[in-house]
Amino acid sequence: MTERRDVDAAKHGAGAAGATVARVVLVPPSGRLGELDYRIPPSLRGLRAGARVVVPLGTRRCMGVVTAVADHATLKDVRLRDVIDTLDAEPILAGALLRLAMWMAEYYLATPGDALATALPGVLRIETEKVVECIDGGNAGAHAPKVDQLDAAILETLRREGTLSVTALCERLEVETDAAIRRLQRRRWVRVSERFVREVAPTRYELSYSANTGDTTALNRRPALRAMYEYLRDHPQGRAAIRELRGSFANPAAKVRQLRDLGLVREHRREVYRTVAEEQQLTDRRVSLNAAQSAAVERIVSALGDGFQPFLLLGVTGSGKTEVYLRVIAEVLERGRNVLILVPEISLTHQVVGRVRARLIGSGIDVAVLHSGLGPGERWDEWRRLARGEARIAIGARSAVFAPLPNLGVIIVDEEHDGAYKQADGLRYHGRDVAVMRAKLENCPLVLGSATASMESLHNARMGRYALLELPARVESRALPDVELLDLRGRAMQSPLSPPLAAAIEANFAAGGQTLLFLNRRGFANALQCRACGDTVSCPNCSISLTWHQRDAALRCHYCDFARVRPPRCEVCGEAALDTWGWGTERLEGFLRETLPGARIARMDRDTTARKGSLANLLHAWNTAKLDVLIGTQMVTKGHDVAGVTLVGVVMADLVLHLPDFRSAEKAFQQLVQVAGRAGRGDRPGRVLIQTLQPEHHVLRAVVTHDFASFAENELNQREELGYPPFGRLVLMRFEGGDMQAVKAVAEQCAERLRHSAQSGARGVAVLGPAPAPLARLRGRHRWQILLRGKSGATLRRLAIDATQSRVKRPGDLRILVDVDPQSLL
DNA sequence: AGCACGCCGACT
DNA sequence: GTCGGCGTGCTC
Repeated sequence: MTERRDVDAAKHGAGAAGATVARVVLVPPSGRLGELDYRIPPSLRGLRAGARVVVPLGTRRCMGVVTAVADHATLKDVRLRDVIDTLDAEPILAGALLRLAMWMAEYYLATPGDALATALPGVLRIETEKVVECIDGGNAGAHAPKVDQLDAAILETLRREGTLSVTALCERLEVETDAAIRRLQRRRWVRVSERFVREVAPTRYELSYSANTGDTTALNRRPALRAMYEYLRDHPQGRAAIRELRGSFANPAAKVRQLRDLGLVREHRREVYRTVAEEQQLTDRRVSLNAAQSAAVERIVSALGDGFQPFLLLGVTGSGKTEVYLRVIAEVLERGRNVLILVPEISLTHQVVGRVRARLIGSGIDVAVLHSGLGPGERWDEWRRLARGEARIAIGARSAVFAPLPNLGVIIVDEEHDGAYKQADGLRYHGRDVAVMRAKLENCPLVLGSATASMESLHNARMGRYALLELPARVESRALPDVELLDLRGRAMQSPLSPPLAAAIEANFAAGGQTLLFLNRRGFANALQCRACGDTVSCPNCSISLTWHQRDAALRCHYCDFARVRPPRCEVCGEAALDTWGWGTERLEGFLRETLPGARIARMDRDTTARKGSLANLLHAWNTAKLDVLIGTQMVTKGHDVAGVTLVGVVMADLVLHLPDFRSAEKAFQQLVQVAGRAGRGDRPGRVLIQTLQPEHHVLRAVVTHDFASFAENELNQREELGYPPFGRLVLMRFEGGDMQAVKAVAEQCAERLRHSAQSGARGVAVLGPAPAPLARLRGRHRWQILLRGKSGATLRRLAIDATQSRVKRPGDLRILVDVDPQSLL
């Protein structure tokens, strides 16, 4: 803990009247500084928790957020500096959001500043830059005996250009000017100060003007002004927008300003929003509910207004979960409360937004969309529409969990199992878990929906912490697709498609159906697998597949530091048939174009959807049946609802079965069920063919029988045996730096310390590693990691804090990052 | 993270 | 003496 001045003696409350002390979190944080206290000057009385402020820190000015205010009367003998200014008349973060950010900081082992920076939209952050100007009217140094050449150039530039930022100056002169500026500052020839850049949110206004009656004699000798005045006076609407004036007058802004100064016109400012691109208009498909849907809606609705209550909505693909959401949403809105909906990724927001908007046509209730694909202006506008209550539904990806909606009635997390909810850099929060905490703080129900629930949520439901709601059948009694496994063992694979799959594709094309082909190509994570018996070489300690490292010709475990040489032949069946597989989507696309001439084929993966709009185009073509075959990676598995898909092919199921990760089976099951669920959503039934070398794998068996329950049973048993989530908790510590030996050494010291404290004070904690990270070198940096596993999350966090704060000497570029509840260990 | 401060060698 | 380089420690 940072040492504090004697301020804790004062009671910090959220709304102490006449408070004179503010507790402020710097955003972004400055080093490991936590919350600092400042005096509230009389001019800023009324400052409340949740408002942004500018505060002095040393010689700098920083932005911060007030987290609490207190009464000065209870303080004695403290010398606090004054808050310089406030940036928000009204707190920008409501109470629950502020508390949510504080919880995040504690839970994810981050600073409050980082948590607040994560929760606030980027545009609200303010950056400062250093600016230089000449003192003494630009004559400074003009008569000094000797002036360095660079100094002279700087003075010359400043004289010519006036005040300049240091970066601009460096660019202009194409040199590093830092030292020179310090020299000039010391001689009192230049002044260095700070100014804010990227001023608060780029709010856009539409300006319009109306005429006042008044004395117009001042216009007698100014015909242009008079013309404009009369134009406004006689205007049918009584006022004209600046845009309109631009059409009729030259330089209208200046003229209108002069008229305003004469008191002859009045300016009207109306804030305008940048509208988020309108979705293609979906028509509302309001359908009657089946019994299971009705029951689910009823249960959720009966919990509305009754405090925190989490539901796990477990519904097979095509079972109408969205319709359940829509009914619940309608009821919540009816009761005057607001709705937050999270989806795993941006491409899915459009679909949900479309459904919700279609349902709300005519109600006058507005939807706001929040995701990282928006520009800063759009994002800010959506934020404000929510904060002001102008939009009552927020829909978005992960970061939308911080949507500033007041008065929340329900939070819905769709596809709650999806790994995309976990932020992969910075503050590694899990959108679903933060949503659960938000619901708790907002005291409202929460619906987690999925066809293939995460083991965590399922476990919570089994323990009675979540209420379980099931939708076991598809809507309109549609059948789940017929799933078959195609055994690749013993087959010579000169083609990526076995004869049955190739034939099925051809037949489906001939019959006018659409075919979806899923191929998850992840080169670096390939397991070494026997082509004869399907066995993969796995780690003796961790019961996961070992990864083949071509470069150092070794098989390695990514959990512990186990390594071995590659066996010459399969250790199960003895065949010399150990192999990795090398078919990717691109190669498959080329192959299909040759073998299926005339078919309209497209590929959807990160390469083909990099350009903005290309994903939307691709999906539109797919939706409107302008494509016969779509080949893709994970991307194609996610909930796009296309009626014409009658065949789904999984080219190599084994690729998702053997990621070196304890969640690989769960992820594989989720992906395969999701992609299979794309088939047969329309009138015609769907068929799914899965190619594999392991047709008896329990994951694949469960996919064939659409049996989530038996998959989950199996998976939970294994997790329990190994102490992995949801039966244990994980914290991953990663060490990164340029010098491999130093990174390794620090990781080892850290592990030593962790083992020591685990033995003395925290029994039941396993310290696994250190081991090189699966991506042992990334962007020129070496990476090692330690995995902590234990029963209690709080204990693991305590150990991790202790280990990171130990004063182990470490080189400057070495960074330690901590991932609480890692979603992936890769 | 910045930024001051202070100690020390190099240059005038 | 003055300048500037870098290590250390503080910021409410």
